[in-house]
Amino acid sequence: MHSPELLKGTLQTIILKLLADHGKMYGYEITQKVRDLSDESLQLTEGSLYPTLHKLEAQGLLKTKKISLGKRVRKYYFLTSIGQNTAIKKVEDFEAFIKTMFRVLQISPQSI
Amino acid sequence: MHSPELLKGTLQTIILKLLADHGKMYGYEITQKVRDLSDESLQLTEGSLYPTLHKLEAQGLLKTKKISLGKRVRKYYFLTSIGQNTAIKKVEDFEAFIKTMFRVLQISPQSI
DNA sequence: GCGTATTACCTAAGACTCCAATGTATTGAA
DNA sequence: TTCAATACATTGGAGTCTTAGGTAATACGC
Repeated sequence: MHSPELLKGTLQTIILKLLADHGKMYGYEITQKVRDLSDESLQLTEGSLYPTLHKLEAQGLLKTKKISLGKRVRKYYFLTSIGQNTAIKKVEDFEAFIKTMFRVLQISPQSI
Repeated sequence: MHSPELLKGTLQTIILKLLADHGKMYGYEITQKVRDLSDESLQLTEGSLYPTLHKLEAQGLLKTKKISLGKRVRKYYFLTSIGQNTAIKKVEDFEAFIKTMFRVLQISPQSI
């Protein structure tokens, strides 16, 4: 587990990129995907996931669609076209930020 | 300028690493160093710097020494031995976090 | 000698983001 | 049938940073 405070600020980027890569996903699926891709070192809890999803929806970056599976209703989230552009932009911002941080912290990019 | 929210969680790491690399520094000097190293894309404001410095001091990671320059008193901050270990550890944590994020965001390390 | 920019210290109030805890309900496996 | 996993979500609060403000010395151009 990483120091959790580093995750701050990257949540929206992670969610948008996952949706960009995988099309529509439901909340629980997103938490599991992050868990798997990060080898369990990133823990995306529901308490932070759902408020963020709702916020992104309010901003028009994603939409939802409810699918019935027997009695259970599953809620899928997927990007709008604005959301797709934003996903790309956020990832680029993140990369630029990393480059800057490497310079400030004197980390050689080869080391990662 | 990067989206400021990415900076969250990295402040302590930046300060500790700068002090580890440059020995003793005073507050204003730290803000300028960050500004220079980041080509002005990271803005470390005093409102976040000083509270963080004081917090690190309270945790025993750094100590201070006042130097008189005429009428002006300059306050230098420098790492304790615990602080030096912590600086190394924080940078390692950051590197590990980046590796994880690259996997989650499907970013190739070569791209940076 | 005067005004302004820069150097240099710092605090306080609040915004914002995230996390822990909690709640509900369905499904599947033992 | 009971427990773990799946699946949705909210709420209260902790923590972190930003905005804005405050003080004062020094350097520089005019």
